[in-house]
Amino acid sequence: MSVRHTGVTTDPVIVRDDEQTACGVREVLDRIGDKWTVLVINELAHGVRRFRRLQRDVPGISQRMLTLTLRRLERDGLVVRTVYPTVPARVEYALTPTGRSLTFVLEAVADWAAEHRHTVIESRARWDSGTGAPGPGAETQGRA
Amino acid sequence: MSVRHTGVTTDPVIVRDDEQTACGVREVLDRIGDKWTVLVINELAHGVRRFRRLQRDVPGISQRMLTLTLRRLERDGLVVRTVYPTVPARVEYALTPTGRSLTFVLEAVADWAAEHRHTVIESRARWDSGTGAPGPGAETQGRA
DNA sequence: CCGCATCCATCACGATACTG
DNA sequence: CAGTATCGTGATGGATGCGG
Repeated sequence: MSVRHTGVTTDPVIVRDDEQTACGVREVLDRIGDKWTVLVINELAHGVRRFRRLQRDVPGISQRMLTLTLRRLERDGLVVRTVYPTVPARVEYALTPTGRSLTFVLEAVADWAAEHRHTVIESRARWDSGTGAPGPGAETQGRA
Repeated sequence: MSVRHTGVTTDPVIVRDDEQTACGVREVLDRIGDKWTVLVINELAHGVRRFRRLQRDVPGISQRMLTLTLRRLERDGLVVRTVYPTVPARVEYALTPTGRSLTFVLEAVADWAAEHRHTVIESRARWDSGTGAPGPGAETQGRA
């Protein structure tokens, strides 16, 4: 942990370890910031899934990327892989407790997205339209 | 918002919008999941910063990447850019309210990282050492 | 001091083909 | 069904040099 807030819910400030904090965040983001990881985790949050099922339910993912994503998740202990030695091999994937704990973080991200998506899209539109004049809550507080 | 938990603090399950949720998360991750964004945001969480100062305090970032990162953040309305028309131009960057709200999310990520880093590293070591026998809490619950 | 433009290395990702 | 192997490509980011 590194980002600490002042206590009031307005102005978050880091109290220590500028680099430590950011480092931990960066590590996590390097894992879940790729194109497919969160989609797979999200799907596995529904319950145990087999390979084909995952590929069907995560639209657009290739066999290769699904395999790579699952292997990385397994390596990090976020997913368990269970192989049943039946005739056509059958493999099931499930989140570990650690993996499930990540979904809470993803929920936080999802909530932020839901709350600010509109604002961000607006800002982007202003920016793209021209040298957009900043909207409310984003004034330059120029002193000089 | 899309990831919903069951109420008990053990087994998070998505209740609706499999794709909607993941979509919002993916969008955010595409913005902050890059190499420098969170580091810059983290630095700006300390207060207003000038360009050179940022480059010094975010070790390893190039002028190009700092510029690109700041422009993207400004475009999304997470950062305000204030130019003072002095002789050698002086530019200051600061987080907007929206940008500051993001630090709370980053805090959640940082907390998760702090809590699970050790577990993940262990799991990774086991995986890399060989066909690692899964540790506690990660047993295969084979049925067949 | 601030920042853009260009060139170049790397890599994530996609498509395809083949195996157990 | 559940992968592995190989190849090609677009995006990301680092280094460098120039301009306001």
